[in-house]
Amino acid sequence: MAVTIGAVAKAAGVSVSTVSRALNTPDLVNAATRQRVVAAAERLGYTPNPAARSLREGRTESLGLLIPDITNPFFPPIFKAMQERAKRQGYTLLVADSDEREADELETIAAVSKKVDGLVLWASMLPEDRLAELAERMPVVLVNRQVEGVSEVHVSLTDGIAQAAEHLKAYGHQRCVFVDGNGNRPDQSRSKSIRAAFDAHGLSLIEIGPYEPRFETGVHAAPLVLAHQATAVLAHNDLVAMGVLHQLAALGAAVPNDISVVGIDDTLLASVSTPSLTTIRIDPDEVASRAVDLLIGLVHGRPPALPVVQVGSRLIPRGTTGPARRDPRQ
Amino acid sequence: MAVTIGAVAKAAGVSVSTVSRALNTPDLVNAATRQRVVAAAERLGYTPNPAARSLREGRTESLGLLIPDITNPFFPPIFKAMQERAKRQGYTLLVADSDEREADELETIAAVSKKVDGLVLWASMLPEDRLAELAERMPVVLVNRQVEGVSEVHVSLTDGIAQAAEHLKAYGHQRCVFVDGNGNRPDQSRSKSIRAAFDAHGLSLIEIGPYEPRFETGVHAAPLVLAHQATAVLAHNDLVAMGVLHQLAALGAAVPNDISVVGIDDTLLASVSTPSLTTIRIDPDEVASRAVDLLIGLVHGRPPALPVVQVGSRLIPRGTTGPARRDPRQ
DNA sequence: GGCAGCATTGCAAACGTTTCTGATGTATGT
DNA sequence: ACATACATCAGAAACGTTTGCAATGCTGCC
Repeated sequence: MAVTIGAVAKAAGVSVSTVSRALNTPDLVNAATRQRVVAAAERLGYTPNPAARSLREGRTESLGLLIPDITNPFFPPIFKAMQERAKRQGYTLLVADSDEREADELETIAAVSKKVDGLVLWASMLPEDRLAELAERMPVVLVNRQVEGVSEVHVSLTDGIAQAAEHLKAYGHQRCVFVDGNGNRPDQSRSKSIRAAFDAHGLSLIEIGPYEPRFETGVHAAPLVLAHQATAVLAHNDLVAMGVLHQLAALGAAVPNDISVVGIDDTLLASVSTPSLTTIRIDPDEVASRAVDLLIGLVHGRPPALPVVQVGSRLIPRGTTGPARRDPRQ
Repeated sequence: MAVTIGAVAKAAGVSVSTVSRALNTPDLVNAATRQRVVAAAERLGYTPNPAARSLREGRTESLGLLIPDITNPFFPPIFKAMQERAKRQGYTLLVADSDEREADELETIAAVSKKVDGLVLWASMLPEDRLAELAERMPVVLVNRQVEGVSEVHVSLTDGIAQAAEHLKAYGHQRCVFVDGNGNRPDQSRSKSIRAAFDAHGLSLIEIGPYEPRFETGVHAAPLVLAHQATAVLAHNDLVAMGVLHQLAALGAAVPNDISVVGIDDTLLASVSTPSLTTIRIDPDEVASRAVDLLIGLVHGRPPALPVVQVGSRLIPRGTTGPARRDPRQ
């Protein structure tokens, strides 16, 4: 059916091995025959069968990306950047959505792992020992998850949060609420960083939650913010912040005049909201590049220079933050 | 390195062919040996090498999905639903983002086509003849693109648009603006359906554009809406609608009191905006299921019952539509 | 009791590719 | 001129799997 290397060989009047060499290691064949082969391949529209190549080579030229939920607008830019980066290095990216469920994650890894040369696991929910075990069998890069002996890209919110605290402090805010949307996930670093940064700036911080990172969580949090007489809210992410904005409007609280709101992630939501959302940006291109490069390094047997790669963050001040109200209404 | 079928055969004391049969066609082997084989496979953690299987079988058990831009919030739910549907039937889904560029689309198809058994091409920008040619070489399902002789899933906005016209008419609107964000893409059906529906309801319709389907397009359109003395806007999609909302607020026009706004797609944006956006919903699960089932049918050599499968739409009335203002300010 | 038929299993080919091992011819150095 | 080296290519093996074919042993029927 499809045009194989044998057909090209026959068309060019050489053996299959010569065709293979002409295409893969051109220096090893005579210039004239190489041209004949290339011309024949071109004319017949030959493209190598990746299954056969994989079988022989033991490599698939594909990378896997496992994410908790592609519906979270944080991930599409990540996927896009990773795909771009992978393509540039000759790899195809295979994404899989684990739907935030540990069982699905295991199943998906099983289905995908043999089809790729390595895996990027984003915020994996698997237990440590399983991850360690997996990482011994194949190249694995973790993002936002720490396991001894496994390579990792760590996105640090420290800088962005410090800037947010500075920003709110400068605007005269004193009482802030943090809406924790981390649910029951293992990683508690977000909450800790925020506590540290706000303490450092002498801002009083009220933590509520943990809840799930959903729009409704923000809706739920809005009246609590007013009840706590706070003038600023830092939400777990942009989606939660949108819920806060929505319900503050329903409650008649003006943003940013009465309450300032800060999100995290700088997703599409933040730039299209009204008013546009002040948020903490994590550069998707950077984390994607780091993760892909690290993984490809592992695939090629190059151990990482550092066990964990850090990626920073920064505040993007927009329309939902402003001077604190001197006389909170209630 | 990895555990092969040969290792299982040795462990179970049988030949490789028996192992293969015990796992794939259990009826053909003795119950006792089958159990030995299954036990051995389980114990060694055997999973078949998909490359070898593909090579032998000529099938990859994967499907490809090509979309213009995963960053468009319309697509993540589509992807998720397709992945789910494909998984249930034993297929892996390989997504690729063509970045709205025809050149990238070609390149991506070339990179992906040999790794999958069939392709879903969403709103392809390729010329007709290339698509027809591709569809002859492998199973192809088009979405929102029509080419003679190629299977297609067509999402029809007709119902949703009719409901929107009805909705606006009932609220007393008379002059409406449609913001065309179709750019230079071939498919003009959206614009035509809208013209037809609004004419049918006796609503005067002012079309502006075509522009690109971006937030900024909505920002650009907002003052035009006011200048045209319209009381309602139908935007090309939710993203454009968000731009309209944003800029109307900046211009001091209240939504929905002064102007009503309707989006299309019912993406996450619509449900989290303030006020929440009235929009036309296309059920992602339905179109995803239809496309995947159709494609798998083609892969298995089953020709489609109908050349084109229709998927409907409906209006989701929310907070951005209301009674028309009797005395437009300007 | 012999033979047909069936259940069960092993052997070997095949899928398309890469690469190792030689073979052939030509150029080079002495 | 002869041996050596090198450039160039063909042949064949190997990757892991499925499956057609053949071999074996057993059952059951006449």
